[in-house]
Amino acid sequence: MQYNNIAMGITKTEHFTDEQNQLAVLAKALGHPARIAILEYLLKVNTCICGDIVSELPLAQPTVSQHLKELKNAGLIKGSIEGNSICYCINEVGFEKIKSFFQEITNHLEKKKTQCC
Amino acid sequence: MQYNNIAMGITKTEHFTDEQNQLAVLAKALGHPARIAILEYLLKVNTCICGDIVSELPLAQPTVSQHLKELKNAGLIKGSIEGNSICYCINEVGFEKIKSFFQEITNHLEKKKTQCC
DNA sequence: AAATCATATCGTAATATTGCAATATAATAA
DNA sequence: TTATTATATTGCAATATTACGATATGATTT
Repeated sequence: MQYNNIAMGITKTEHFTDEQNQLAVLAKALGHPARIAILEYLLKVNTCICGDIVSELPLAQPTVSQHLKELKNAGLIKGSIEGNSICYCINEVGFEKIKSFFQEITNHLEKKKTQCC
Repeated sequence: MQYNNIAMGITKTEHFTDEQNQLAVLAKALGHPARIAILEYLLKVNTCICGDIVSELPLAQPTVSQHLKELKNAGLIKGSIEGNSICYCINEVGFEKIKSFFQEITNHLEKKKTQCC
């Protein structure tokens, strides 16, 4: 079978709205247990350095570093240089976006209590 | 380089809690613009069949079918047979789980207003 | 029964993600 | 200056995801 004119495996982001794509990026960043664990840890300790997370999680340092990068790119955490280490913490901006999406859904669902399937 | 004893590319779910894994599954299901679009459409029309979504989205029928399957597996939508078509709608159970996760985060963040980075 | 309609599944190609060893970088300490 | 410490980047292997044509399945209609 040939798919010469179709880029397989690539998400067709251009067909969706910016908001849909943004939400998907945020959700995708949350779509890994290690990243959920990192966020939960950050919520608990408020602030920490990468090394703390490496000792907390059963993953190698490069792997943790990569997950941190993805969370940062998605806008879910922030990092600032502090001496020779980097201080990470939750970025409230990203969470506000997701939260408002779920708020809308919840509002919608509460309005129509009509059972469907 | 050799990684004979390491399953590369595979998420190490066994090292995380059930709750962390469950949340990740839900978030991952939301991590694609097409699936966001499907959910938004379902919220708008309350109930619809697969064919409606195929005409709505710029994706082929098997692709939509696959996305619907993932949303269903994650517990975000429900489907019930209705004649020779299938009626899909939002599954509130899944959304409740995600919503409570974000509620917890929001509560946490509001308590400690200490600036970190 | 045969045709039609709606959806799912299979097979496959292409890209993305996950994970870690090795290495690079950059700041601090000796 | 030379360790040492902390994090990021590179490179690569393995698995996962995305997308769709072809086809199967299963109900409805003719």
